[in-house]
Amino acid sequence: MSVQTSKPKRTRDPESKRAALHAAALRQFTEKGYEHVSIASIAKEAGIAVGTVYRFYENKLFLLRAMLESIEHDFVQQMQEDWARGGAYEDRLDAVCQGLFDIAKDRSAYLKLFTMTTDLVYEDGALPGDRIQDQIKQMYQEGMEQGAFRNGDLHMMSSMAHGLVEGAMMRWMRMGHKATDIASKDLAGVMKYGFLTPG
Amino acid sequence: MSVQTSKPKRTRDPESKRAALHAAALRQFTEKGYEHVSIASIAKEAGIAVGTVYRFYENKLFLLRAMLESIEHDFVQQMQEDWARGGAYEDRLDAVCQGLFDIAKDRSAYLKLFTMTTDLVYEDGALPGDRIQDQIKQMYQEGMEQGAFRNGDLHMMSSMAHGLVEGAMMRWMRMGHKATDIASKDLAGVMKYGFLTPG
Amino acid sequence: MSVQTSKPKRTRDPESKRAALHAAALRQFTEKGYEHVSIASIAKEAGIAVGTVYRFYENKLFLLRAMLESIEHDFVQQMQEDWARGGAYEDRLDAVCQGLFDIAKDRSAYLKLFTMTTDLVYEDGALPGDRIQDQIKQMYQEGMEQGAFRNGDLHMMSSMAHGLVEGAMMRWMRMGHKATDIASKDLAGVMKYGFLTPG
Amino acid sequence: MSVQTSKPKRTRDPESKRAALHAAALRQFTEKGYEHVSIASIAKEAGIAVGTVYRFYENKLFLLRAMLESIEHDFVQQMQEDWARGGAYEDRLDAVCQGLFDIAKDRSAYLKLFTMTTDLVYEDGALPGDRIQDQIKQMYQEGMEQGAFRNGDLHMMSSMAHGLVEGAMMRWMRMGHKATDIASKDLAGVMKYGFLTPG
DNA sequence: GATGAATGAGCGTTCATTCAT
DNA sequence: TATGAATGAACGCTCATTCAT
Repeated sequence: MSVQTSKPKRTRDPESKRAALHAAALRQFTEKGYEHVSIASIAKEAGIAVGTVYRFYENKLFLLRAMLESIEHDFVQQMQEDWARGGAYEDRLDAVCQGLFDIAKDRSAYLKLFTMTTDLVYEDGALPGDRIQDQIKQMYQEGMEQGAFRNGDLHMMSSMAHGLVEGAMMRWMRMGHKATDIASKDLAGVMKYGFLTPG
Repeated sequence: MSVQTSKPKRTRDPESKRAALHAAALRQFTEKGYEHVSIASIAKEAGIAVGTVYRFYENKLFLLRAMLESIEHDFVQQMQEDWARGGAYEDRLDAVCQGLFDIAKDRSAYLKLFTMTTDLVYEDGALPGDRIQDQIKQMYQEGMEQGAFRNGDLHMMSSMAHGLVEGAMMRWMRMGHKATDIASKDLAGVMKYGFLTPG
Repeated sequence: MSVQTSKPKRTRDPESKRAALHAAALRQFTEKGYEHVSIASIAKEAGIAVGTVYRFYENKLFLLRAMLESIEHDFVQQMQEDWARGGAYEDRLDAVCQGLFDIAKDRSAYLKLFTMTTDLVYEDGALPGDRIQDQIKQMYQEGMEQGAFRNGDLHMMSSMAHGLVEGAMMRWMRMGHKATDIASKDLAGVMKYGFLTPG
Repeated sequence: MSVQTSKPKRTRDPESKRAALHAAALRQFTEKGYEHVSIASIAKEAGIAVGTVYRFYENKLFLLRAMLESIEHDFVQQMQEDWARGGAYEDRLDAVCQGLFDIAKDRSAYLKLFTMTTDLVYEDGALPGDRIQDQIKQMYQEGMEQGAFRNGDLHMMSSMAHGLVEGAMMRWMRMGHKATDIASKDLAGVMKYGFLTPG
């Protein structure tokens, strides 16, 4: 007697489901913290069933990892690209800092999650941040070999450089993601004075 | 309406209990992470009853807070003392960095816990690290007013300085708490180049 | 970050589970009192897992409420039906008293629970028994307007009538649920003398 | 150097301590319900130590019992006195009802507790209210033997009479303990119609 | 006698994971 | 493939009771 229309089923294809899953998990992880978010609650917000989450990720930790690796990968890739363009090391630092904040802006929620997460997470035992620091280390090594970067223990120098980046990003986040350009310049400035050899 | 019974009755002095509690909590928190440690397990290792934990701390979070505040307080106090001795800013930076690593060495397990904990914890809404950064901010401001520190947004500069310290300490911990003096010098070196005005 | 495992997997239809849950809860609540019954113990007797209880009821109190509301609802409905049949008020009282004891007999375990429970329970702040008393109040009001019931403060009269019913039922329960007809007649007798206008 | 005065120690003699204990227990039991009040909380309000509570009462249940027995005893004693004065049964009912509400008014907090408590409590297995009902039973029996009270099963009649009293008192309490005289008259009125033989 | 720190069984509730449908 | 009901171990926390002081 009435016309039956199929209920609109959102998120039919797997990739849209995965996207919804990521969006929901990201929102809840950053708001409440990983441990205080349940799979059921994520699934509900994503509009999928609990069991379906386990089609995408082996368990809750793998879901977190996927998100952290995603942002960390973007940071590393961006640094590589910016660094690879070559030019004066001073300019490279400008470019790299700029690139980092571009990613930060694009993916600020992921960045938030990233800074909230310090427990051991990756399968190889690496901690979040290690990939970024490794990239910094490679660049520092190259720069040091060229005489452009100050000498010192490579690990310590790159760890401090990494800390400097984190400090700048923490501040930028607390400012409400405003003035990305200025933050980038500030970071690059201290980087140059602190790590480049004068002249 | 149910009748309950109890059994033995250890009695040591409260401070030795509190110390045992801290030691057990510290060990387990740093090893497994706050969320994965149960009060029962801490109490067991400390040789006290579960209920006794709650005589010392209102709840599990307060126990964590006490430990974090303790180390953070020590860092801040040490910085104040070293800074207050006066002298050239360059020398002050040396002293402060040295002092920080002295605390780090004395209390390396607490430091580990400190770096593992990023969730919001204090009652006033402050995050772990905020008190340290505030102290850095005060010192930076003074130095900037005296023309000894580079100009820039006070918040951003102190946040980056804070990051630099954290980076150095993370590296030092990964090195197995070795070469405290060298680490301190490395940190002070980058600090001077990065934040002090030349001349 | 902990991995959990589960074991067997019973599967019966939800309604048989709910019935088993009610039966177990009813038995234990009446035997030991609400506060002295644990969810674990109910679940065990009902042959379901602890967590499954929480699929049916939000928490322990909601489980109790469901049982109390169920019996209270039956009492009220029965009274409404019997009263609505009309006829002489004397006959209506007979019918209502008879109906109440019919319910009491059918659901004597629930009645027991009902009489054991006096703390505030319903979401709207009502106490168990309030719905029954409200129904009595409505009937009394109608009867008083028709000149069939003695005048007096409506609230007080219906509260006393309610007490009378409770008194009769308490006695009937203590007698072992025997002689339902006689108990009903006794109650109706006192009701008539006490509340109906003579002639 | 300073003058030492002994801290004012309140509640020195045992009876004032017991009184403070009763007052605190009464207040908390009626406000939160027996099960939701802790001995520690009562002791604190009473200004005594937890252990001291156990000097007065063997356990928490005995404390509750003492309070219930106290009010129940007063009710029973008052009824006996009023009934023993003799006179017409109609007048005796007036006197008894009046006496009951006098007690209720004097000890309304205890009455509240009394009506909140239905679990089995006394050592002999009696329930709260049983002593009152027994007294009613005795009076009813005497009245029935004298032909003044309606015939019927003694237990049932006295249980209903008891219920009537409870109903009236519940209403009176909900009214805020106002109009004690009127409540008493209302109760006596229904009592007479319902239980006395006419003429 | 009075104290209150200490005890630990016991509670209500959560939630990662599984698997029958 | 997707679902979500079911599981039960595990948790943080409470509190009646005891007993050394």
